[in-house]
Amino acid sequence: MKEIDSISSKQAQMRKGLLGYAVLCSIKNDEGYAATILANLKKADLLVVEGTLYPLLNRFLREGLLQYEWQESKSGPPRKYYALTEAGTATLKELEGTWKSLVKSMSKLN
Amino acid sequence: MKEIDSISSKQAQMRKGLLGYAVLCSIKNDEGYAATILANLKKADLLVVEGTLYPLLNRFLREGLLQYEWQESKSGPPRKYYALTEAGTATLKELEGTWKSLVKSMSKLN
DNA sequence: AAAAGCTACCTTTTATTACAAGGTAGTGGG
DNA sequence: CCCACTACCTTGTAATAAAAGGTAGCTTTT
Repeated sequence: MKEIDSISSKQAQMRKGLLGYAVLCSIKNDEGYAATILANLKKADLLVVEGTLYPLLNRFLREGLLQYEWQESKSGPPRKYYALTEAGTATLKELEGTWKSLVKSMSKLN
Repeated sequence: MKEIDSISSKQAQMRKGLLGYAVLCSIKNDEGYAATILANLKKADLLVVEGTLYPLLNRFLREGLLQYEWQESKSGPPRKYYALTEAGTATLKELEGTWKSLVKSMSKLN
């Protein structure tokens, strides 16, 4: 009952933060702004609300995983369009591995 | 952006509470006491520590999902051996479904 | 039979997460 | 020019997990 190896600690992070993984996935496949991301997650039956998404996006920006640029809209205020940075792409790749291994872990329990 | 259907809300519960699902799985397949459960989770590469497990077990007891009986040990204090109640078995079955659907959701995101 | 040490149980404190709710501001239509 | 809508963001609250610390029974050792 002592050392915490890095794999397990990443899985711990994955347990929480599943949503973050989902958000990064969505942005990878479909760059867009907040409403787009919410729609993608909803399509996948993952319910997320604005109050959850915005803090998450801003955290990822601070961490350098995402970048954005303003784009004008034909029907309303301008939008922040998000894209993965290089670091974001790398992190996402890691998270994919972690997710797979978490699924595997759960299947070991039957 | 209004109603939260019960499926999505269960998935929200699943995101958190993944650990709870794992613990119930472990008990289903191998009734035992705290150390047994920790060992099973570790075997599946899910790291959990005592300070996380005990509150969880006690919550499940309060919720009527688990029951326990004291058993003497040859080498130390008596142990609480846990088993699923009927309600626990039913809940676990539900959680299995929710887990599968969560995995499916994640796969939809690619 | 007293001390030391282990095993087992449990609680308290702290950080993080997700959500609900509320708030600001730019844009276009009437 | 005002209203409604869209889009962004913040604040406050509840739950979760982890770290750390604490109590007590049982065995072994002396």
